[in-house]
Amino acid sequence: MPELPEVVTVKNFLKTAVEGRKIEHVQVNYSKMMSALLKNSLTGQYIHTISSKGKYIIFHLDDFDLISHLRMEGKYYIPKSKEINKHDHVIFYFKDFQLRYNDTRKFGTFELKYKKDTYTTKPLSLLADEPFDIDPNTFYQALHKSNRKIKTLLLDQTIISGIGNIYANEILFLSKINPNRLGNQIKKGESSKIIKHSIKVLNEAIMQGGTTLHTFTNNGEVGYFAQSLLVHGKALKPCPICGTKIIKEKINGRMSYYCPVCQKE
DNA sequence: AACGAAACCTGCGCGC
DNA sequence: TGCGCGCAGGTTTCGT
Repeated sequence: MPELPEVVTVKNFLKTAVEGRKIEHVQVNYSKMMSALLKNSLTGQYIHTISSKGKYIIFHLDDFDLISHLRMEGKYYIPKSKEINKHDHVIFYFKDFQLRYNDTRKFGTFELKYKKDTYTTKPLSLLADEPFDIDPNTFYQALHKSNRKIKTLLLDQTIISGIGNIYANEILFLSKINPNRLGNQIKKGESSKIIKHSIKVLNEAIMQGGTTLHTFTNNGEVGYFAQSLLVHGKALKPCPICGTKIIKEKINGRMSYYCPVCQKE
């Protein structure tokens, strides 16, 4: 599922739903999802605030921080009935309602940290800044010293965080940069363009509640950014700028979509 | 250092 | 109707 806009959408929902609430207890239906030790540590903890960085959601508790990553299909929702749905793997019980974690592919992860370790140990210690607050020079230097493809670099969360496959395709299109170009071929001005368009695309997607392509929902609701996508998933369709057929090509195992004319090599 | 492939899982759409 | 294949918003690990 989610990239930064979807994660922010989920975070905003969680803030209104469970901030200030006390976790009475937690039920785990799929043991690989959350260890018994982790589950037991959550009992009685208050959720003070919820934040996010990149694609991670962080529940700030009394004694710990709970780090949640939704990977491809993780979602949170407040059930309207007691009926357990397929793939409800973790249930957080509050005084008068439940919060469910549902994940079709079971890829999502939970990690519990003592507060002093949250940002100094993996995974968050390795995470680069988001496009909103990344230092442009640091970003340019990271690209400049690499001979990996720019598409691959945008997906590397230790270089810039929050961008996934959909938005990487959109950002490169708006920046008029071919996904196969190497990091060390990217000019300073182009690197600035990437940051500028990243901020623009991510903000617009956040305003529309994220992108729902297959199964992403937030508390059961879809996002509407899919209608704004320019190239992602548009193989053989005309480029919205020049009309050339959009190319679909696998780069480092991920499907890339781009216009061969607007995004020259 | 960097790439491809596989692994972790399930479900959907497609061609036959 | 069923089967096999490829594909999906992510990340880690392993072999080359």
